[in-house]
Amino acid sequence: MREIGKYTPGEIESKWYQRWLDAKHFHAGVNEKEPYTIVIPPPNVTGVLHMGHMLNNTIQDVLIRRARMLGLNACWVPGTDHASIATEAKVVRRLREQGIKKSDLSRDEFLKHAWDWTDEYGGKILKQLRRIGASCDWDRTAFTLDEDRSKQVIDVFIDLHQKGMIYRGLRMVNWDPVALTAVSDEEVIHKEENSRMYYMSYQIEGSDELLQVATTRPETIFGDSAVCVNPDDDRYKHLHGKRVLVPLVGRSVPIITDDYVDIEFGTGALKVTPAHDQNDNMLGEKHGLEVIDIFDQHASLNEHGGVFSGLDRFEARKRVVKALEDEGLLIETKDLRNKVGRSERTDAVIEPRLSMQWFLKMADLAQPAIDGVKKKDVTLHPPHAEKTYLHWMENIKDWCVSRQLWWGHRIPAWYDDKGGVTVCRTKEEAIAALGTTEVLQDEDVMDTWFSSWLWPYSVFSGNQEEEEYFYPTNTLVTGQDIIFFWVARMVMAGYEFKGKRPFKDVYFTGMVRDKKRRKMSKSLGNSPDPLDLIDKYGADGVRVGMLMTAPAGNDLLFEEDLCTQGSFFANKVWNAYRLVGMWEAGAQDLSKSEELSISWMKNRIAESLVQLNNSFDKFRLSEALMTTYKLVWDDFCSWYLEMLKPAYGDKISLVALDETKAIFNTLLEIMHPFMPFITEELWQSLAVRAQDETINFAPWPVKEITDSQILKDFTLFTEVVTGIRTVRNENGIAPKEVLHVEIAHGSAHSSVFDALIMKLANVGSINPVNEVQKSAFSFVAGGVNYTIPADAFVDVEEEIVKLEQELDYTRGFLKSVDKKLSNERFVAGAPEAVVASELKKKTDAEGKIQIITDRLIALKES
RNA sequence: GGGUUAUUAGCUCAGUUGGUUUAGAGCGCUGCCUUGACAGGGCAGAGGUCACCGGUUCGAAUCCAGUAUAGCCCA
Repeated sequence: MREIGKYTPGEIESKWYQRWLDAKHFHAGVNEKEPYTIVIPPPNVTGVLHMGHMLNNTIQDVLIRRARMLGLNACWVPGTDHASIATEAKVVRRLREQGIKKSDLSRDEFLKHAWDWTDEYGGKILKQLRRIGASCDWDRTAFTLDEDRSKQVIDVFIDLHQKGMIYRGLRMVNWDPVALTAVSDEEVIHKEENSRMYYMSYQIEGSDELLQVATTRPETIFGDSAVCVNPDDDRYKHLHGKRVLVPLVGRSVPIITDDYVDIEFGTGALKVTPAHDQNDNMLGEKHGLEVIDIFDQHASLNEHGGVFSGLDRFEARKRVVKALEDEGLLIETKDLRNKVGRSERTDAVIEPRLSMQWFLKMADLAQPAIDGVKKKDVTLHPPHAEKTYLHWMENIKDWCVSRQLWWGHRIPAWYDDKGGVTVCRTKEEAIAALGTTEVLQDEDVMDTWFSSWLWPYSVFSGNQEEEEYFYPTNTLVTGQDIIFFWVARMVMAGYEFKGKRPFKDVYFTGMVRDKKRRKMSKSLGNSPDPLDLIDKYGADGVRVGMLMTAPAGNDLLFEEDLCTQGSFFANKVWNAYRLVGMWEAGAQDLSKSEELSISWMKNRIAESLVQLNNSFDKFRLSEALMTTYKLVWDDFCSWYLEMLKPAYGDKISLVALDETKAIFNTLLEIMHPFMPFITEELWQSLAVRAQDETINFAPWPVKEITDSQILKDFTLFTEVVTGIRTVRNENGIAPKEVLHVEIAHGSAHSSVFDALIMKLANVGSINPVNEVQKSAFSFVAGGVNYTIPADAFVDVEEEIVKLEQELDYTRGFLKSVDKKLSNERFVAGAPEAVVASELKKKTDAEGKIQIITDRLIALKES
């Protein structure tokens, strides 16, 4: 056993991670062992590590490390995502800082800049992951936009197109006028905001009558092609079939009727702008209305805006309202809270816009993915995530897969000058297919998720042997927020392209929030930098801190104190090692107490392992960690080591020392998935290891409970020790003061643990006596009355009060037990074991009452 | 508006398909402990009518219905 100094996490962490890398411990190739595979949720290639990554990747590492110890061929595939919108936005911003506009660059020039950026900053986040101890197979690092992945993405697009599942269509999309691209429904964040409802007058054509129409978007009047009322609305029945003139524009549009309109909302008359609102578009199609697109790609008014053309939509709103006021057409304005959709990436207000896009039909893809989850071919944890998943899947809409960006996989569609279009891999094929001499490729790229949905198998680069071995993967660990974006789509892709699920289990993590339940984010400034935390508390400490409070699927309220607790735990383990290291072995035989302690500890470990394995199997990681924490801190450090600790100057028996080292060894292995660094350091120090030996591959401990009686007896023993300590504490008797314990002759007390009780509670003797002393403290444990004579300290009156309180409690308890037992239907209806346990409670309580009563009588006599 | 999940000690959460002492843990809190593993520690203790109201049952924190509050997802 090597001597160690103070605990300095930073040193041991960098040392061991480098050695693990050099020895390629984390690389997994195809072999005869059973594989256990996890693919990382690829972070944005230009991103930096945040608390969400910290949580997510710690969990993956715990799972993969335990799998490795279980003897599985553990493979954790790392990689990054090209994140079209986010990355392109960053590149555009950087170019702008250098005075370069994207519009001045050719596509190729722009992509050159983007790749430069990626090469420069890309993968930084993967380096950061090493700091937390992530045991990824770095040789397999993949990127969604690299050559291997790109080929597969293009193949899939073409394949789906050939199957008739990809089509091009004019659809109302969520237009981001800052990023200049359509975004998916999932990328729009709807939030309540303060806005206004404007009440305007529309004149009935051929009459002086005015119709009031309310809207939140007066600037869209240029696109009005009808006013709609509810057919049952009595106020407007006389207007059915008439027409109105749009204010400022003077255009005549029909009044239509549809029960879509809510009579109660606004004035009950709705202006219909089919080009700029999802619902209006639906009405427009139903009633055959004209579609007037009044905005350009920046959401500024185009030529339909008349004198306002060229104005941004919000500026236009102000000017239109002013103009309406000037003409006396604005009746009133009311404040209102309504939901506004904003782009997740740019925060711009989303403008519904008709646009030519590529879509993927989802209905057929969804069915196998629905069945797979229902059959538990794919199991979601926690289980309630299933409902969310199924609800979305069963109401799935077609997926708009094109994005008006350059950074990404360019859509393999080609156009000739006569409106012909073909989907194929190369320009040559396109020319041949279209029978022309010149074609142009589609300018758009695919949605990033269109590459990440292939991730569970695309990471194997089409290598058949590897794919067959590692796919389907075992566990996916990801945030609940991307259940639709990513998880559901991977399940669909897995069944569609591989005919197999992509993974067996999905472990959803919650969101990392601060104490006030706010999501941790850069903009709020409430998120600590995980690397700073690691510098401060050590990676093991931060890992423990994170997982301590992270039940599956629930949000995690993070505070730095948790890392403190984690690092204290590491420090505790470290010092336990130092203690054992200081012990000197003597030539004496194993003592009875040593033997008892060792036997109990081994059985206790076996008992904990049952719980622990169960928690792991159910993905209850914080529960598993807590079991480990208590086993090590409470059972091992607080009980076992204190029981075995030789008195000052004494020696421990050699056998006991060796057994203790073996126990320590086992505990380190149990802790290893949670705390990889400190356990490797201590494990290596504990014994002489072979050159290439590592705790990374130590077999996960398998221990049998050999003596379950000792576990019960031990509980009783702790009750006696605690009882004596409580007497000290409650009565101000110093720990140094030696106490003596008396028990009645013939009581149920077992003397097996006497020596240990004497050691841990500083007791001089435990004697059976014929008559216990009156001037004494007492407590009941295991049906035995323990008395502690202490003339100098005992206040008889106080003792009587305490005993009477306890008597009251016990009588109350007995009463509730008796109530059950006297109920015939309980005795007849409840399982035998339950009745038996109630009967035992009754006997125990009666025994205790007897003891206390006797004691009270004795005290009162004195 | 629709869906979904919650509500248990000061805080964060367990409570495994209704029964294991009239509810547990970690942190925090209170008191005591100054010498060699660790004060980053030790010992002990206090704290909850399990949101509310009904119902089912021999028995409910646990099952059912309703109410209130909160969160998340979707429109």
